[in-house]
Amino acid sequence: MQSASSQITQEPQTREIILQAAFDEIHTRGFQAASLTKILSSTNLTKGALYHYFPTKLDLGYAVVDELIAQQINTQWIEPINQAENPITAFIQIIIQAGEEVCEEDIQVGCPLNNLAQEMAPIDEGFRSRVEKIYEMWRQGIEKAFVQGQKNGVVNKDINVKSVAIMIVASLEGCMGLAKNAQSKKVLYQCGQSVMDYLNSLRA
Amino acid sequence: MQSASSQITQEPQTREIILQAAFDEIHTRGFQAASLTKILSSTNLTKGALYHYFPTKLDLGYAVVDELIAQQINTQWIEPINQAENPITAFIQIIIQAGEEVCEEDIQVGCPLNNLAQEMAPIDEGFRSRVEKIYEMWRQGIEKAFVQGQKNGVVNKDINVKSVAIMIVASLEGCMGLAKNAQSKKVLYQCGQSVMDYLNSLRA
DNA sequence: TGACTTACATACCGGTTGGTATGTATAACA
DNA sequence: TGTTATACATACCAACCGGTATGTAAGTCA
Repeated sequence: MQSASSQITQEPQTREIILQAAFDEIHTRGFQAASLTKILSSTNLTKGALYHYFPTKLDLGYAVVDELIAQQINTQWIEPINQAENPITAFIQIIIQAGEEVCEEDIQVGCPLNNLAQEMAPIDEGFRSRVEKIYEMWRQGIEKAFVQGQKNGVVNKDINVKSVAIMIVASLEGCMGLAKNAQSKKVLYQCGQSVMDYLNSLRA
Repeated sequence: MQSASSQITQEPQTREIILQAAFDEIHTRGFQAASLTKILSSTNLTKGALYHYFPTKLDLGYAVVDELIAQQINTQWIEPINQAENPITAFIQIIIQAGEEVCEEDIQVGCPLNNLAQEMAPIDEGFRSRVEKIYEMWRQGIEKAFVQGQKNGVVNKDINVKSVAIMIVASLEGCMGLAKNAQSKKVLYQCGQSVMDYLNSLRA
């Protein structure tokens, strides 16, 4: 029991500390510019620990996408609308809540998924396919919720659900991207308002 | 006359060759990962030539934004709608034409402006402000055209022109970003269709 | 014609990178 | 208790980076 609890609290922590530190560094600097030395210096660990858990820098980056970013998107953007009765109302609720919780630093570093997509898609197939898997999950989550919404009579039946799902993700990522470069909450809110207007236009 | 023509054809060419090669490398690899050695190896020039025209790598990157990217955005996206009678019709025309002209490689590398925005905004103010200047020019071009469209009675007078201008740019960049990671013309077209639907919803 | 500037080429430098080889303390196990 | 595996730390390496110092051929000009 004691050895089990010490294992649970000690063994996986090191790996997760490295993973989280890598996420932070990659989030602000990008994967290619992220320095393993800097990642480790933000922890109390060394390269021995890193290469014990991850064979290469690339594998560390892949783990960040598979384990951290995928879960983040799922928790914040997909689960809430799949459980809701009206996906449009739920989506708008998520956007409003995200707008309330966002801080200046969040705006500056932008969406970690979009960052990696734009940086790595043309130069590494491993990153691209992993990011694409998350985008597909996201779009399919929206499609599923909107089809159900059409059945429930709350979503316009004339819309092309596939195109609309892509458009919603695109406009969200586009908004965050513009706000990131503008470093402006105002830009984020103005754009978010138009996204919500667009969502409202899809009601039955 | 002869010396003037040789100056025109020879002197500025070297600088522009470097600039164009830098644009290509930065476009696919990103600024930070772009190697000066690789940029030069794609030309027949050396570091002596590069550092004769550009004091640092950063200045080379700034010149790419100021001289190449700004003009590109202006020519393709801003001028056509400012000259048009109906900005919505003109905008849709641009999107259709861009869709016809785009090749697989264009999709893979994405929009150079968005690429630099997402990569450099959090880590270099010089890039961020230069990119922001272009985005502001773009948004103001759309605003101006849409206000004129409202006066002409072809654009809905109830819309918030500022928010809509941001949303249009955001959804376009978002579309290209998604298509880039999906490496899919189909995704680009599906999303583009929703953008055009959105534009049509703004008519008077 | 001689002095000076421009427009590059060549060779090199210190610093940083991802990665590795080796060492070691601790825990698990036979 | 001795052996082995785990979980790291330390020290080091070749490769590559942006940048610079120096050299040189060609033009400009007095």
